[in-house]
Amino acid sequence: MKSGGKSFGKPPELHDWDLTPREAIAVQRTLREQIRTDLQIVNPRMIAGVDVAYDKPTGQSIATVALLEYPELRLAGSATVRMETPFPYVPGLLSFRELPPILQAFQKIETAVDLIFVDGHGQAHPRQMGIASHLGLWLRLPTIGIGKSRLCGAYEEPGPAKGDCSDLVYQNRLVGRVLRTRTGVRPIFVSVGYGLPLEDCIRWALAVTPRYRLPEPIRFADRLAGEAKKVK
DNA sequence: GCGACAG
DNA sequence: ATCTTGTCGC
Repeated sequence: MKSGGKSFGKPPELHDWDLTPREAIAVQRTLREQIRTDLQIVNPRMIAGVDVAYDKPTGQSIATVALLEYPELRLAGSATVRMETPFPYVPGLLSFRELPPILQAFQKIETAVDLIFVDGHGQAHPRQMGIASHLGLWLRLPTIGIGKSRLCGAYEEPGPAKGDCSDLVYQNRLVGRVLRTRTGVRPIFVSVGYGLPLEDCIRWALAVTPRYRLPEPIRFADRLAGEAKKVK
Protein backbone atom coordinates (compact mmCIF):
# COMPACT_ATOMS: atom_id res chain seq x y z
CA MET A 1 0.00 0.00 0.00
CA LYS A 2 1.14 3.53 -0.53
CA SER A 3 1.27 6.39 1.89
CA GLY A 4 -0.52 9.56 0.99
CA GLY A 5 0.74 12.90 2.19
CA LYS A 6 -1.27 14.25 5.07
CA SER A 7 -1.20 17.25 7.31
CA PHE A 8 -0.97 17.32 11.07
CA GLY A 9 -3.81 17.57 13.51
CA LYS A 10 -3.38 16.10 16.94
CA PRO A 11 -2.79 12.37 16.49
CA PRO A 12 -4.16 9.94 19.08
CA GLU A 13 -1.64 9.60 21.87
CA LEU A 14 0.18 6.30 22.14
CA HIS A 15 1.53 7.11 25.60
CA ASP A 16 2.35 9.83 28.11
CA TRP A 17 5.60 11.78 27.84
CA ASP A 18 6.13 12.44 31.52
CA LEU A 19 7.96 9.23 32.30
CA THR A 20 10.91 7.98 34.28
CA PRO A 21 13.78 6.42 32.33
CA ARG A 22 12.63 3.00 33.42
CA GLU A 23 9.09 3.62 32.20
CA ALA A 24 10.38 5.07 28.94
CA ILE A 25 12.27 1.86 28.25
CA ALA A 26 9.13 -0.16 28.92
CA VAL A 27 7.21 2.02 26.46
CA GLN A 28 9.84 1.45 23.78
CA ARG A 29 9.50 -2.29 24.19
CA THR A 30 5.79 -2.14 23.47
CA LEU A 31 6.09 0.33 20.61
CA ARG A 32 8.71 -1.67 18.71
CA GLU A 33 6.09 -4.24 17.76
CA GLN A 34 4.10 -1.59 15.94
CA ILE A 35 6.76 -0.66 13.43
CA ARG A 36 5.82 -1.53 9.86
CA THR A 37 7.91 -1.38 6.70
CA ASP A 38 5.36 -2.22 4.04
CA LEU A 39 4.64 1.27 2.76
CA GLN A 40 5.82 2.89 -0.44
CA ILE A 41 6.52 6.46 -1.39
CA VAL A 42 4.87 7.30 -4.71
CA ASN A 43 5.62 10.63 -6.32
CA PRO A 44 6.66 12.45 -3.17
CA ARG A 45 6.15 16.18 -3.37
CA MET A 46 7.14 17.31 0.11
CA ILE A 47 9.93 15.96 2.25
CA ALA A 48 10.61 17.15 5.80
CA GLY A 49 13.78 17.26 7.86
CA VAL A 50 13.77 17.65 11.66
CA ASP A 51 16.43 18.65 14.12
CA VAL A 52 16.72 20.05 17.63
CA ALA A 53 19.20 22.60 18.93
CA TYR A 54 19.96 23.06 22.60
CA ASP A 55 20.43 26.44 24.24
CA LYS A 56 22.87 25.90 27.07
CA PRO A 57 22.24 29.25 28.84
CA THR A 58 18.50 28.70 29.25
CA GLY A 59 18.36 24.94 29.06
CA GLN A 60 15.71 25.21 26.36
CA SER A 61 15.32 23.13 23.22
CA ILE A 62 14.62 24.57 19.78
CA ALA A 63 12.96 22.15 17.36
CA THR A 64 12.66 22.85 13.66
CA VAL A 65 10.79 21.10 10.86
CA ALA A 66 12.10 22.09 7.44
CA LEU A 67 9.93 21.43 4.38
CA LEU A 68 11.61 20.74 1.05
CA GLU A 69 9.96 20.32 -2.33
CA TYR A 70 10.97 17.18 -4.14
CA PRO A 71 12.80 16.70 -6.44
CA GLU A 72 13.96 20.32 -6.43
CA LEU A 73 15.12 20.07 -2.81
CA ARG A 74 14.27 23.73 -2.28
CA LEU A 75 13.10 25.04 1.07
CA ALA A 76 9.33 25.47 0.87
CA GLY A 77 8.58 26.31 4.48
CA SER A 78 9.41 25.56 8.10
CA ALA A 79 8.15 25.64 11.66
CA THR A 80 10.15 26.22 14.81
CA VAL A 81 9.29 25.82 18.47
CA ARG A 82 11.21 26.76 21.58
CA MET A 83 10.44 25.18 24.92
CA GLU A 84 11.81 23.89 28.18
CA THR A 85 13.80 20.70 27.63
CA PRO A 86 11.52 17.96 29.06
CA PHE A 87 13.94 15.11 29.61
CA PRO A 88 17.68 14.67 30.21
CA TYR A 89 19.93 13.22 27.59
CA VAL A 90 20.16 9.50 28.16
CA PRO A 91 21.67 7.31 25.41
CA GLY A 92 18.81 5.23 24.02
CA LEU A 93 16.08 7.59 25.27
CA LEU A 94 16.65 10.57 22.98
CA SER A 95 13.07 10.64 21.73
CA PHE A 96 11.74 11.48 25.20
CA ARG A 97 13.93 14.57 25.19
CA GLU A 98 13.47 15.74 21.60
CA LEU A 99 10.08 14.54 20.40
CA PRO A 100 7.94 16.79 22.62
CA PRO A 101 9.35 19.94 20.95
CA ILE A 102 9.41 18.29 17.53
CA LEU A 103 5.73 17.30 17.78
CA GLN A 104 4.88 20.86 18.78
CA ALA A 105 6.63 22.10 15.65
CA PHE A 106 4.71 19.67 13.47
CA GLN A 107 1.44 20.98 14.82
CA LYS A 108 2.30 24.30 13.20
CA ILE A 109 2.76 22.65 9.80
CA GLU A 110 -0.24 22.96 7.49
CA THR A 111 1.30 21.33 4.43
CA ALA A 112 1.00 17.61 3.68
CA VAL A 113 4.29 15.74 4.11
CA ASP A 114 5.23 12.52 2.33
CA LEU A 115 8.51 11.57 3.99
CA ILE A 116 10.50 12.70 7.04
CA PHE A 117 14.24 12.58 7.65
CA VAL A 118 15.26 12.57 11.30
CA ASP A 119 18.55 13.60 12.85
CA GLY A 120 19.02 10.41 14.88
CA HIS A 121 18.66 6.65 14.50
CA GLY A 122 15.56 4.59 13.80
CA GLN A 123 15.96 0.82 14.22
CA ALA A 124 19.72 1.17 14.73
CA HIS A 125 18.88 1.34 18.41
CA PRO A 126 19.26 -1.08 21.37
CA ARG A 127 15.51 -1.76 21.26
CA GLN A 128 14.96 -0.83 17.61
CA MET A 129 12.99 2.20 18.75
CA GLY A 130 15.16 5.23 18.05
CA ILE A 131 13.75 8.73 17.65
CA ALA A 132 13.09 8.30 13.92
CA SER A 133 10.95 5.22 14.51
CA HIS A 134 9.17 6.82 17.45
CA LEU A 135 8.29 9.90 15.41
CA GLY A 136 7.07 7.92 12.42
CA LEU A 137 4.90 5.71 14.59
CA TRP A 138 3.45 8.72 16.38
CA LEU A 139 2.63 10.60 13.18
CA ARG A 140 1.97 7.47 11.12
CA LEU A 141 4.22 8.77 8.37
CA PRO A 142 7.30 7.30 6.67
CA THR A 143 10.51 8.29 8.46
CA ILE A 144 14.20 7.56 7.89
CA GLY A 145 16.81 7.68 10.65
CA ILE A 146 20.07 9.48 9.86
CA GLY A 147 22.79 9.12 12.47
CA LYS A 148 26.13 10.91 12.33
CA SER A 149 27.70 8.35 14.65
CA ARG A 150 27.00 4.87 15.94
CA LEU A 151 24.78 4.10 18.91
CA CYS A 152 24.96 0.31 18.72
CA GLY A 153 25.90 -2.45 16.34
CA ALA A 154 29.01 -3.63 14.50
CA TYR A 155 30.09 -2.86 10.95
CA GLU A 156 32.96 -2.90 8.52
CA GLU A 157 34.24 0.38 7.16
CA PRO A 158 32.38 0.97 3.86
CA GLY A 159 34.22 1.59 0.58
CA PRO A 160 35.63 5.05 -0.18
CA ALA A 161 33.29 6.03 -3.00
CA LYS A 162 29.96 7.78 -2.77
CA GLY A 163 27.24 5.16 -2.51
CA ASP A 164 29.44 2.51 -0.92
CA CYS A 165 27.87 0.98 2.17
CA SER A 166 28.11 -1.84 4.69
CA ASP A 167 25.70 -3.58 7.04
CA LEU A 168 25.16 -2.40 10.60
CA VAL A 169 24.45 -5.52 12.66
CA TYR A 170 23.24 -5.65 16.26
CA GLN A 171 22.49 -8.91 18.06
CA ASN A 172 22.55 -10.80 14.77
CA ARG A 173 20.00 -8.46 13.23
CA LEU A 174 20.50 -6.07 10.33
CA VAL A 175 19.48 -2.77 11.92
CA GLY A 176 20.82 -0.32 9.37
CA ARG A 177 23.53 0.53 6.88
CA VAL A 178 26.67 2.62 7.08
CA LEU A 179 26.59 4.78 3.97
CA ARG A 180 29.29 6.87 2.31
CA THR A 181 27.38 9.82 0.91
CA ARG A 182 30.43 11.60 -0.37
CA THR A 183 33.99 10.55 -1.18
CA GLY A 184 36.47 11.37 1.50
CA VAL A 185 34.07 11.98 4.36
CA ARG A 186 32.87 9.91 7.30
CA PRO A 187 29.89 7.72 6.46
CA ILE A 188 26.42 8.26 7.92
CA PHE A 189 24.24 5.65 9.60
CA VAL A 190 20.95 5.06 7.82
CA SER A 191 18.21 3.01 9.42
CA VAL A 192 14.51 2.33 9.06
CA GLY A 193 12.39 4.77 10.94
CA TYR A 194 8.85 3.79 10.08
CA GLY A 195 7.08 2.63 6.95
CA LEU A 196 9.81 1.93 4.46
CA PRO A 197 12.11 -1.08 4.07
CA LEU A 198 15.84 -0.46 4.57
CA GLU A 199 16.65 -0.62 0.86
CA ASP A 200 14.18 2.17 0.17
CA CYS A 201 15.62 4.22 3.01
CA ILE A 202 19.07 4.01 1.41
CA ARG A 203 17.62 4.95 -1.95
CA TRP A 204 15.78 7.98 -0.63
CA ALA A 205 18.71 9.06 1.50
CA LEU A 206 20.92 9.17 -1.58
CA ALA A 207 18.17 10.89 -3.55
CA VAL A 208 18.25 13.89 -1.20
CA THR A 209 22.00 14.01 -0.64
CA PRO A 210 23.38 15.51 -3.87
CA ARG A 211 26.46 17.26 -2.55
CA TYR A 212 27.19 17.19 1.14
CA ARG A 213 27.66 14.50 3.75
CA LEU A 214 24.17 14.91 5.20
CA PRO A 215 20.77 14.78 3.46
CA GLU A 216 19.45 18.22 2.47
CA PRO A 217 16.37 18.01 4.71
CA ILE A 218 18.62 17.46 7.74
CA ARG A 219 20.97 20.25 6.74
CA PHE A 220 18.16 22.76 6.38
CA ALA A 221 16.57 21.79 9.69
CA ASP A 222 19.92 21.96 11.43
CA ARG A 223 20.69 25.40 10.05
CA LEU A 224 17.26 26.83 10.79
CA ALA A 225 17.27 25.51 14.35
CA GLY A 226 20.69 27.05 14.88
CA GLU A 227 19.53 30.43 13.60
CA ALA A 228 16.42 30.29 15.75
CA LYS A 229 18.58 29.70 18.78
CA LYS A 230 20.52 32.89 18.13
CA VAL A 231 17.40 35.06 17.80
CA LYS A 232 16.46 34.09 21.35
C1' DG B 1 33.04 -5.43 37.16
C1' DC B 2 34.19 -2.75 32.76
C1' DG B 3 33.51 -0.33 28.57
C1' DA B 4 30.06 1.93 25.31
C1' DC B 5 26.97 5.44 24.86
C1' DA B 6 22.28 8.98 18.79
C1' DG B 7 21.79 14.31 20.15
C1' DA C 1 23.94 18.91 21.80
C1' DT C 2 27.42 22.77 23.35
C1' DC C 3 32.16 25.26 24.30
C1' DT C 4 35.20 27.86 19.85
C1' DT C 5 39.39 30.53 15.17
C1' DG C 6 41.84 29.72 12.18
C1' DT C 7 43.40 26.79 8.87
C1' DC C 8 44.57 23.01 5.53
C1' DG C 9 42.81 21.15 1.25
C1' DC C 10 39.76 20.07 -2.83
